[in-house]
Amino acid sequence: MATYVDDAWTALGDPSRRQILRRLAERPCSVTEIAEELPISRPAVSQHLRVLKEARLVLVRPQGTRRIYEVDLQGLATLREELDQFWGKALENFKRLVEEETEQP
Amino acid sequence: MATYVDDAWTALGDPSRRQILRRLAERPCSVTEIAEELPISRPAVSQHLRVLKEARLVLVRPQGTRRIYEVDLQGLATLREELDQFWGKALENFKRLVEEETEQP
DNA sequence: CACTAACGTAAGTTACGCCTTACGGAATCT
DNA sequence: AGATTCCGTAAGGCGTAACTTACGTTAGTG
Repeated sequence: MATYVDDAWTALGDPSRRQILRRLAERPCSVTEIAEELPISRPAVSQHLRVLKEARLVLVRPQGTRRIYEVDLQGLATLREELDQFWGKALENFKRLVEEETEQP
Repeated sequence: MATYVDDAWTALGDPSRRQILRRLAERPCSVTEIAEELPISRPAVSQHLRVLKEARLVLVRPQGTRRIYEVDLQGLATLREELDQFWGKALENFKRLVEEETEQP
């Protein structure tokens, strides 16, 4: 089962996209603003934002001729929940394994 | 500042590595065991495990001629904390922004 | 109505990541 | 000691993701 959360993990695999998302977490801003603070061109940022948008990690809010991007809190929450669940399961299985070993050495 | 957590995000960017990690979360197992359940060769799995190990997401435990891999709970916890902090900051900044807008429309 | 600013997309190049096959080392068994 | 199993690494091929430049579109501005 491939959910859109999977796309989020793939999207966050790129350092530039992580940087962009960290930037947007501070405050929403336009494409040009982001590109000015990164060592890549503006179209490159635009492409990254498209990937992040498809992964439900950012939202767009047109404002005049500019497009203000911001973090998609809902998508981010879903990602966090998935990691939490995974963490819980890993810890649970680890404890179970330890118990089995102490019973049968 | 590039921490080893950054490597974890990069490592989890690959679908095969996410699959391997999910597999190891169920229970620790050897390289061959993992490869048998994946559509890739054993050396490929070995390379993925190396990346996961460098990212502090898995641990190795030599056992005879076999090498048992398991989830690195400590590294995974660190990753979870980072995501939690990021989530908290994003939510905080969002709230702050809403307040500023309600004050000055 | 030009003119500009901001942006998305197309086309093309390039670098890198993933995978394979081949080889060699280490531990176990007979 | 020889054979076998399990594994890591090297070398190379190959697809694709990330970037650039170029162009077209849309919304403000004088």
